[in-house]
Amino acid sequence: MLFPCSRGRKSSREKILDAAAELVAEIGAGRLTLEAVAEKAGLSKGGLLYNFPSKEALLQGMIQRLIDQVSAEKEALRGQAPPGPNLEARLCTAALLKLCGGQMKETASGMLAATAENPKLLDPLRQVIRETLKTLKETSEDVDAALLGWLAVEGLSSYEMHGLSPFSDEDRERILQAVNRLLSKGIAP
Amino acid sequence: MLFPCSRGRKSSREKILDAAAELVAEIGAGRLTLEAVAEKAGLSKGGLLYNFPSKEALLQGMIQRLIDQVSAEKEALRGQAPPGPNLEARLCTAALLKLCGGQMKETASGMLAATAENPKLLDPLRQVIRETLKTLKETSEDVDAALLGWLAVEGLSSYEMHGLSPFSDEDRERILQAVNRLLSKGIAP
DNA sequence: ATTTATATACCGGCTGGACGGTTTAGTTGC
DNA sequence: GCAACTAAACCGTCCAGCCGGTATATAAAT
Repeated sequence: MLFPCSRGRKSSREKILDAAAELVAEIGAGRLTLEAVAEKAGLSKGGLLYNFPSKEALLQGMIQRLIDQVSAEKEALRGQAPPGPNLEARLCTAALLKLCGGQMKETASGMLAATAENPKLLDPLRQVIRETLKTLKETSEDVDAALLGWLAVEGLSSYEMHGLSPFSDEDRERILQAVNRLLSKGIAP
Repeated sequence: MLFPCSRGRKSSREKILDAAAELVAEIGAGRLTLEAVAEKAGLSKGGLLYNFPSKEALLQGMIQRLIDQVSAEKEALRGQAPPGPNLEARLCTAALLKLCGGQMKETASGMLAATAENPKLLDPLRQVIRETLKTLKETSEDVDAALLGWLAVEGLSSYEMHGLSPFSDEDRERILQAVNRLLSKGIAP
């Protein structure tokens, strides 16, 4: 994953990916055009195509960054996670929820853009999800709770991503704590 | 919600909505064109525009059908649901899971198509979701469990919808039972 | 030291094709 | 005779990808 430019401040690639993500949230995944992305990123269409040789490449870049962000967040949390059962599930949910905080729509907009353009672009994500399921099944003390917690956070993410979330900050806080309780102690009375 | 044609077998409207849903799953939400839908539905473009006077109208129809299907499923289950706590949550999850069974991708493809084209088209869905949350909060014996169960099923639906689900039929069965246990008894040891 | 060459990073105009939507004129079946 | 179409042409718009240029920097050759 090395790419040409990387010296000084924010690279053009980063600026482009940011711009694309914001645009998806603003105008809809299917309306994403190279020209609009270029303008928002502050360069020309030619410059954009220099960094990403095709629209597909741009979408792939968006997906890959999403994967990398979640993975990095998970590893960052691994060091400081409190001991207890269902560690992997707690890391997964905490990482996702952290990215949910206020910017999930942008973070996940690559998914929407890729779904709109060409569902095959989601293949790398498919792989990651399959591995996550495998890990959860193998390492969780309470697999049912781990699956439920994971899926609940995915459900929340999905709502945020589509701009469908009816939840207030209090609601989100409550859900976060319920998931933690589910994973560390079960949830019964 | 009455529309011109409705006599005999499957109406053109239904055929069109089916065709559109399948196309979204096949080629991506953003690639949906009127011509392709018309061809798949077995009529001409003119005929399609006779039934849905614009592409927006078609997408609205897809969203509305999704809402109606879930709602109908819920009411159908209400009569035969076993007594116990968190009734509304159990109805929601059961209805969604029933639609998940093998055809969620088609059922929910309207969401993807609308997201791609114009996020505002999801407004009716937003309304339904807000009401669902309100009902769950007001009527659930264990609100935390109700929210978690609901979100978990939404997470599962989201994976199915995007074709990202890593779950086997056994997995789904296990999740279904875990959700039921969560809603009727809590989940702790 | 000066010229030449090569690579990076980007500009911006152009084109060919596709798509949404309209219109018109005709057809089928109840 | 009207509803529910078919068939086909047509228009305006949009957009991805291409291509010829430009500016800067570093390196190599002379």
